[in-house]
Amino acid sequence: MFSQSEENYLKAIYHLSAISDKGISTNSIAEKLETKASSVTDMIKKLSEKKVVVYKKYHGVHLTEEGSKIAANVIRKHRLWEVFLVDKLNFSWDEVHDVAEQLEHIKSPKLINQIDALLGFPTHDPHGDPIPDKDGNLKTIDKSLLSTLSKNEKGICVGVDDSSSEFLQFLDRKGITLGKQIKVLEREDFDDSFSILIDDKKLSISKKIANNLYIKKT
Amino acid sequence: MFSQSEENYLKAIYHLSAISDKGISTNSIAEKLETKASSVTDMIKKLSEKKVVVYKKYHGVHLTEEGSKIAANVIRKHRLWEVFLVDKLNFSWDEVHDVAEQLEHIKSPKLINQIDALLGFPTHDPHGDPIPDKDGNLKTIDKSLLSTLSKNEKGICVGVDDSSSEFLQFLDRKGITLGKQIKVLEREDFDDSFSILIDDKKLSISKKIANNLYIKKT
DNA sequence: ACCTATTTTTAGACAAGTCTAAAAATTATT
DNA sequence: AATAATTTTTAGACTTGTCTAAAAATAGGT
Repeated sequence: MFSQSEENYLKAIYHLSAISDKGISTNSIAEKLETKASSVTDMIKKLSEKKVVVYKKYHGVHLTEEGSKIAANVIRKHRLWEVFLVDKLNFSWDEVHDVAEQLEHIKSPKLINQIDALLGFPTHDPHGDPIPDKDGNLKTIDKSLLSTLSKNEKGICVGVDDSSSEFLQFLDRKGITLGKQIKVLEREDFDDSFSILIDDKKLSISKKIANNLYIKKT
Repeated sequence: MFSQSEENYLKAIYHLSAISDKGISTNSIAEKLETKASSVTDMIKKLSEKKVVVYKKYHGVHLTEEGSKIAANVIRKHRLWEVFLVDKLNFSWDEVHDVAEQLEHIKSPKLINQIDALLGFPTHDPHGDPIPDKDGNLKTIDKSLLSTLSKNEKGICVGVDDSSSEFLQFLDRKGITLGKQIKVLEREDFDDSFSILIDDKKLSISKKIANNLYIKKT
């Protein structure tokens, strides 16, 4: 059995692994969890003894098969709860994260499977992130950051990289939601901003926004 | 903000207060929470500093107004989650307790209010216990233990005192569920057992069962 | 290859919550 | 009212998870 703290570390390492795929550094974990590097070292030792991470001093960690499964399962729960909150309890996509952070640690296989069924076995959470299946597998879809699109390319908005409530509320105000069609009208080289077409309206998008919005090209 | 542990102590004191109404003893709390008296003393000191209990050494504790509200709110959450599990997720009444023990500590007023609404503002949980309202008030209904009924009295089964899964499953096997009509056919004086009529069938009920089943007389 | 800057680990401390064993207070018994 | 039994509290220790400050290892620049 793993404590909430241990689960949070596994989850952090799992997320970091998706980007870098080599040894995950102590500092990067500390930053992600807003804690101190020394605390990370301590926890890593414990997780290593429990065989859920492989640890070589000064060279970072990576998850074992088992660690990866546990992390994926926590993420599965987090994302299913997010869908539940939005679909069944009228939460908006910018309100769900903190509550899901709590709910993801509830231990009851039946509970999460029933939630899954109640929701109709969703494949993605309200931010467009894929939901791992019971075995921890997740199918990634082919998506690109808006910032990587060229002039005249178009696609459908399928996800966000940053899911802070500030960013999500910003998108709401601009009328940008998942599923919307977006076309790049112009890329401005001097500030990397974009001019896009959404709902037949022209919109100016800063570099920062373009770096946090995922598009599935069509 | 109160920790899970603090909430559990407040809940225990709240439940014990319903029976005894004078100072709640250290030992009774320890027994309810399956912990040691020394741990209880420590926690009581902390809760006392936080002004949620009144504590006089060697003379037990009682909840303050605020402590009582916090406890009632935890119980409210526990019971609403139980209803949710049974009504929406196909849990049976003997499966909900342990999961609700976890869910009751989730901190999100919006979450629990939306759950409340989704369930249609239920007044009782699956075991017949009343659900406190948002202000911590709970209306008790007039119910009697089956063991207090006399021959030929009848009523409706409205609750259980012991909600262990063993007892609940036993009731299931006997076909005794909330809402059923029960009539006392006979009281056997030598072993305090009962002969009752339920669903037009005669059933023999031991003293122990009769002491754990609540009936609303009709 | 050496020196410096950065990262990581160690060592020691602390808070929360728990425990055991012993001391103190209360309650019950005669 | 004195003594015995029970309850409660204290004292000290342990675990988990965290921190700060210092030491050790690694990585980078010339």
